[in-house]
Amino acid sequence: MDAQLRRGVLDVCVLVAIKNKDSYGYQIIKDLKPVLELSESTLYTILKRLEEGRLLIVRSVEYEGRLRKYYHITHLGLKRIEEFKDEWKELMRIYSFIVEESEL
Amino acid sequence: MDAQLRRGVLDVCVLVAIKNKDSYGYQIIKDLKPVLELSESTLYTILKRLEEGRLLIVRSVEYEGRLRKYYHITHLGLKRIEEFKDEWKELMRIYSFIVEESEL
DNA sequence: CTATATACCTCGTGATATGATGTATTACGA
DNA sequence: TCGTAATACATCATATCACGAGGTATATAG
Repeated sequence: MDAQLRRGVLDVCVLVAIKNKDSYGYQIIKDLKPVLELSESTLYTILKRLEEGRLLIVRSVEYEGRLRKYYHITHLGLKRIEEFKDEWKELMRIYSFIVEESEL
Repeated sequence: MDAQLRRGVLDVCVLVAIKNKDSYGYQIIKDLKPVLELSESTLYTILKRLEEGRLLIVRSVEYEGRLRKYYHITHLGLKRIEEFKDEWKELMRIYSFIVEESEL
């Protein structure tokens, strides 16, 4: 898929991946794989940005000798998901324009 | 609207704007205004990129003492529009995921 | 003992949209 | 006629971003 198109949904996909249960980097990648493949470097960049924007908070947990950083969505993160749905409506308008105009 | 989401449709909107009749920068902005606002600097950047990618070709015309650069879509440009429609299907799958997961 | 899976991280790069700014001409109202 | 808005192009600097490459470390299975 086009790189630009991807960018618009990456953040929200990650937020959705942790919405119903706290999760950690490696797990998020596995969970999202069927719907969206993303590399570790991409994910950790996104997680950091979301953390800085207070869309999620982090909690470090020791698990079988390995470090795990669990991410928990905040109300700001939830708000972002809802905003995305509104923005999608606007995007649908643009998409309709594209389809209608391109099929004249 | 979110900047990232915009990016995914900018190029294609410009292509659609010139698909049925050759057009020039200033006119494209006016034509797209109802569906998508974009500044001159943004548009000219896009036009340049599309030209470099051979998605459109340019023809300069003198009109009432002012220069006008008319843009004409190529078969590559038309192909891009069709590709976009396919990518949109994939994006819809992702959107469905977001909506379903976020409403659990 | 070696390879794979798990789990994190950083750095550099290339691509991108946008505001600010600049150059010219034409049209029009005060 | 003076100034301002509209027309029409362009460039530059900046900030943001996704991603590949590469790095560290442990547990486990073969």
